[in-house]
Amino acid sequence: MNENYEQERGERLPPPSATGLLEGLNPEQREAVLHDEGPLLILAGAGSGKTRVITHRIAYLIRVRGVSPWAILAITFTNKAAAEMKSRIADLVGPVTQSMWIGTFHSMFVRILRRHPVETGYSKSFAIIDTDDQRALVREIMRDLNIDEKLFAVNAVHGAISRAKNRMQSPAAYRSQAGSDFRRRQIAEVYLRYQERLRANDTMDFDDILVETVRLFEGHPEVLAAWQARFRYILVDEYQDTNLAQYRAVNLLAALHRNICVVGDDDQSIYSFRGADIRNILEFEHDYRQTKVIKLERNYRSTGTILAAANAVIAHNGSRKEKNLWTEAGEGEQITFVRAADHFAETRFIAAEIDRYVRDHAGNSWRDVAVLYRVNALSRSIELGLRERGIPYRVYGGLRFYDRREIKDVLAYLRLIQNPGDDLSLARVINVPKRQIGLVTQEAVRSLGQREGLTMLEVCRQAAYFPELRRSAGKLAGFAALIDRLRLDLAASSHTLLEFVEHVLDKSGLMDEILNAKEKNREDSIDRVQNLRELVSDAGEFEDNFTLVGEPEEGATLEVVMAEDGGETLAIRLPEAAETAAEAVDTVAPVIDLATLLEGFLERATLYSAQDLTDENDDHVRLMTIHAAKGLEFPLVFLACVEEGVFPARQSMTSAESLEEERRLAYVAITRAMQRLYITTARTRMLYGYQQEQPVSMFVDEIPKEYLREIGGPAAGVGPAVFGAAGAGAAPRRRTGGEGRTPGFGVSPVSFLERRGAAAPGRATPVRRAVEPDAYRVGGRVSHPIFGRGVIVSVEALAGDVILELDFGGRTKTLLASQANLTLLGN
DNA sequence: CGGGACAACTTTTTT
DNA sequence: AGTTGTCCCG
Repeated sequence: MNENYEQERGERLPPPSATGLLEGLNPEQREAVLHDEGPLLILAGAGSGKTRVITHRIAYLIRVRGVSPWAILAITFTNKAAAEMKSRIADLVGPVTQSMWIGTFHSMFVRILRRHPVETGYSKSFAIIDTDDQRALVREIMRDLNIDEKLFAVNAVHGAISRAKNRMQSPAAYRSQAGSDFRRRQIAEVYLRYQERLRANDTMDFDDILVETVRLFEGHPEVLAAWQARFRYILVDEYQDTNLAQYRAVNLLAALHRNICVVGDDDQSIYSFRGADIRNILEFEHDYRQTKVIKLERNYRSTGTILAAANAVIAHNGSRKEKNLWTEAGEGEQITFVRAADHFAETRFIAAEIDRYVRDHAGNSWRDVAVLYRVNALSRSIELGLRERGIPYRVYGGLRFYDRREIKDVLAYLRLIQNPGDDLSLARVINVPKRQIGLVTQEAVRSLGQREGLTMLEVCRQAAYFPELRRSAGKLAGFAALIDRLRLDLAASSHTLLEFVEHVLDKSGLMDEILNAKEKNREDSIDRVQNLRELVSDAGEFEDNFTLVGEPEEGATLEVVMAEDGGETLAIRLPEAAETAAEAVDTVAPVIDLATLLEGFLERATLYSAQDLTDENDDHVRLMTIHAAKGLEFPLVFLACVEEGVFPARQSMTSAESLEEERRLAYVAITRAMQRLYITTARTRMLYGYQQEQPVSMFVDEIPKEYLREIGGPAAGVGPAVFGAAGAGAAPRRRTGGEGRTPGFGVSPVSFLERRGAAAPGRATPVRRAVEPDAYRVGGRVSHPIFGRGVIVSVEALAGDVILELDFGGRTKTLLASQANLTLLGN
């Protein structure tokens, strides 16, 4: 959506001409487009026209320099970004774009890996598991090893394994590095088995896709050489978010031609939790001598005020490349900072403002608006007000479509049908719907399989021959027969993909089970049926958009790429045996049958998130995390729940590095806004099941006052709450009246900031004091839950916080105002 | 073996 | 608060 706006502003370029590619570009942008050969680092600040530069550069390479699109590799982080880039390049150079490799690290590397089954040791149709399945597998292994899940959280173990992989550390290396550390030794054990299980199952997780690619390149020079030769120009977007494996793979690929162009912004590095290493971009110049560095600092997106605020916040970070965004746009409006009484008031306020923005101004639409927040869990509290007012909205992220249970069940069936060796999928569905095959039996099947070196499906088939399985033999054989039947149907290729998915839903009994759900689950089952229907039509859409791209060359070989409109999907049928690596790179026999379609469909289901599949043109307000908003822009942005502990997240406040990353996140958030930005907070919020007092985020304090206009009065505790006197209650549908309206676009009436009528009762929570230096005076009296009543001896403001020296009846304590649970006592 | 009641934990962010 | 996992009983 970000770039749509640019296009709508009429910047889509006129038809091909070399010079046309430079029109409307500023000098730095031109320089980047025209850069010839050799390493290029583009430091692209937020809203500096980055995508435009990349697309024009690629178009320039193709049209002016005559580079074959086939020799260009462009890597992005999300499928959506890839689709966007592809379509914009297509606008510039036409359909030849389709033979260009544009995609995410994961999808491009899968494509490569599938072509080298011999070298990787995986088959060409290895399965890919998502995060959920990874966790499930880790949990299972931990149970096998009798590791207490209370001592070792599954998430933490999984995280440690994932990070080890991203550091390119093998299980053995991890173990030897663990030394005598019990915890790490245990993790090493899980890691080892985890990897074995994946291998045995011909399955990769997200991390393996990257790691195995590096291993393929490093272990097979001839393979690497072939790909190096092919990709004369490599372009990596969001380079600041690459991790070690991605870094290595890219640099290996680029080593021959050294035409590597990386684009990024160290201030927007927000993925260190998944191994991204900001040093990759900071040290690019070091890695490549004679790197051409171009800084894009002119911002075309936001008002001067918004930019100034963003610059001020990010300036608090230490390690960064100095840059300063500027704009020729006017100052624009002040940023509105809102201190609402509680999350209800907050969401109502947001809803009212959105309502006014759209309904009172012709030409504004819902889709101009985004509400951003730190964590997905907050989306629900924000939805409230929007729903109340009937504002159309959509929550992005969160539970992805493909993560829904019923969807995963169907996909597991499809995976198992496609690959009978997929024990993980088998385990998921063997008793779904209920077939009276319990955990004991399942476990027996699994261990027999391991002992005999058979797939679990094979064990089921042969159940009658295993005395241990006698009791359930019939059921197991029945299940095997079902799968085998479906496999034959797949091989017969007599269905369309859509029909086949329906067929599986029917024969597996999944649909029946849901339809027969008990009365009380009625609503739920309607939802689930709808989801399944959606999956079926998704399959239909997938095959409809599936087109054969590229022309067969003389001599029989041809690359078959199934390009799906917008995004890109790869279902590639390989020649039976490619003789040489180079041949595997270049030659692919075109065979499109049902199995191939299914393979592509399944891969997309894992590699594509819900966001990639949503319709950009729908007219609704967008609710999403800041992470999800990266790369997007909106005329009107609400940054919600900007409270200490939420944003910055409490977990991030322990180290300087993670706090800096949070600040970069704040920077990303602020710079999404084009014309108007609201920062909203609630004084109290329900978190972890408790009503908590919420201090204002430190990031708000880092924005110079002159850019802010505050609604909601000073923080609670300093005086009587400014709002909340008039008993407005829940006043749902009241339209924002004229009061308080300023010309243009004013502040909404106070009523939306009121605490809901009856919310007050209940015991008064001790006030966790915000960073409000003025509230503390020497001699002032406070109460502390442990130390009791005390007197302030000294006050020292420091870095947005306040250090207090307190005298509790003779005992002197030094406390941080933001940390200590102090209540100010009046007089 | 399946279902229901109860307990515990959650909170970073995603390919 | 809400969900997810565990335990116990039929």
